[in-house]
Amino acid sequence: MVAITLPDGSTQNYEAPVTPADVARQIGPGLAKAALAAKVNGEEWDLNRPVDRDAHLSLITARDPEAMELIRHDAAHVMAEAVKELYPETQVTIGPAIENGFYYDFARDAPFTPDDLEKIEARMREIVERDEPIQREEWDRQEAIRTFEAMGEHYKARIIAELPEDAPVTVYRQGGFVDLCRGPHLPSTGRLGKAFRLTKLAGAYWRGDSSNEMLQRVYGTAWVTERQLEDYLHMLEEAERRDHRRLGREMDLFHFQEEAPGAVFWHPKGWTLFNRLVDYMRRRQDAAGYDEISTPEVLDRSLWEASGHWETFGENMYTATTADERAFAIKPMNCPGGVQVFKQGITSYRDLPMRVAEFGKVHRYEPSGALHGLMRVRAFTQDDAHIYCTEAQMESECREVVDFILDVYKDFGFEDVHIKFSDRPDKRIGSDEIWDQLEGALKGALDAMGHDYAYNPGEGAFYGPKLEFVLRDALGRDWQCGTLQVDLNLPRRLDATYVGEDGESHYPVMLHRALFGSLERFIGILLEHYAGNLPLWLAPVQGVVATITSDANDYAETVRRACRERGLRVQSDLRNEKITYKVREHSHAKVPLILVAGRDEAAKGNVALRRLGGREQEILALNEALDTLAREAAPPA
RNA sequence: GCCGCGGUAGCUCAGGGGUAGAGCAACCGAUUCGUAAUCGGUAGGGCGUGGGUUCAAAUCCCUCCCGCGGCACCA
Repeated sequence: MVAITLPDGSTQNYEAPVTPADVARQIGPGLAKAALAAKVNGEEWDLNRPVDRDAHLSLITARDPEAMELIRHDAAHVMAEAVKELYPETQVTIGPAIENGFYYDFARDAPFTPDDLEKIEARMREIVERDEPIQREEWDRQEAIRTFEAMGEHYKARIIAELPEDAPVTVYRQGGFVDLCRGPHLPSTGRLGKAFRLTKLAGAYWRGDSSNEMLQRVYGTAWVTERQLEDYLHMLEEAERRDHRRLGREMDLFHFQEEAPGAVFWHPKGWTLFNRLVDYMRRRQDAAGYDEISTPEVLDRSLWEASGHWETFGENMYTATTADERAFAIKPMNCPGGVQVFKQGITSYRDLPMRVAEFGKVHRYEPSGALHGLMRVRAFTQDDAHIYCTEAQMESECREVVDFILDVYKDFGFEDVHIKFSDRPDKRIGSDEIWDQLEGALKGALDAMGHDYAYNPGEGAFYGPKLEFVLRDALGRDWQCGTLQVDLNLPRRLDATYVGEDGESHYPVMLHRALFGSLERFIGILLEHYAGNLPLWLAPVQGVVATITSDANDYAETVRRACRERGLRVQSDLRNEKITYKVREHSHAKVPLILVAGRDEAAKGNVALRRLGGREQEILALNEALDTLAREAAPPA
């Protein structure tokens, strides 16, 4: 007998062994039909897997959050089964559930084509139709390896061979398909339902290592209900509309062209936006006790050798040789140049912390496949700063920077920001002792502040550990924006010192930090975040004065000039077009304000104010409108 | 960098061996019309690049460039 305790606290005795499916049937036919899997003592459990001892048991149905992952995982298996049926020579490798869906990596000689994708999806639907039972089996390890080898599934055999010794080898069988899998799974393929779709083909390296062979990855999306699938597909369409590359063109902000891959041509409106952000950051940094400098973009090779960049970062650097046969590099980072300013004269401990900002444009030769609109470019401007401080000051300076970043992000409506902590990479400079110290300080500051963060082993900068502040684009892709790195290595490499209280010279701790990170990337994120509807203070064109008839032209010009005098970026549209046409056009251009000037307004000294996205108009006296708008257009303090 | 897909007018896209197409935008007229498209007309293309196959290439094959989606990279 086993005693099964249900979530409501009631306990029932059963003849052992009993399966969750038995329990569900006993509770009621509705539940038996709805159950997808179970939880036994907190562990996810197949519906037909026997329970042989007393346990707490709960059933998972489509309404539970766990259902989504089960469905996606099953979708991956059904896809693998479909592929094996259609292309028996293809080997299966791994196929997990992921955010919004699933994928499966296959090994085969020829890549899949988009046609194959359709065939596979059609076969998947047949397999769902067949409603094959999905059965869990535990196999002997050596036996499992032999069996998969015999099946020609060499990748699976390798995966089993590398499983921990004590791990049970479980396989799942559905129809003629057998797959190594931890489970759990739905009781049969029919339970997957219809709410799935294969979405894209991609290459992916075996074990995520580019020195390994490339597998063929098929991505799909899967949901519990068809309604959810439709919503998701609809969301993707919406995301396409807020793609910053599209908005950049539509709003006439910037462009790229072949001659400068990964480098932005900023148009007047885009550059206006760019500069509003710089203005904002300058103001904030000034208030936070920063000075600002500017350093050369092209510096002699010897400096990069001294800093360690030439060796550690050289593959990403643009270099230039001049007629005098000197070798230069275009700066990929601002730090070595910045340190030269620090080194001028003698710095006392009394001068620390010294916070020095630079809006530095850097060039990095990024792999061609990494380029992505404004998000990943080869030439970009950082809102960089270096804080030189003592070891005693380092933790509090770190905390200030973290606070600063999060506070800045709030001004743009980013409330919950993902933070990642990255420690020493393989390719690095400096001793392990120094790294211990730096990692401890950075982590300590973060822990003391109580922020959640993800741990990113081995992803730090070559000179120090780092915090990454991550924002998401319209499609949910993560981009590192702000960053904070602590560094004791560059001051040594570049011989930057200060005179301490003891009269001796010491190396300062150097904090590298950027809040926006890259202005380019941040603008890309902002455009997608706001779907192009920038807040008034950032909009390149804040308003357009649109006339209804040419009788109002003079008045419209008066309004425009008055706006400009109040610092508002306002243009006029005197074209001989209908007001509906002008409203439509400027609305598409995402202009936040349309000030309509017709005969009435001209006669009474009013403006009819129409806000982007609004249906209503507001009639205001010109002066009143100017006061209101000037106030609304003020940047965050 | 790797795998797949793509590049035709300013934009969005048809055409896929036999004389380059549409809508929007642009330009020129007319229209003075109160809140998301007024009407008519005109002009605009080395079909990404270089090579090859062919009587004939936007179309088929190869090279390279750029872009898109992933992977790897990511300071």
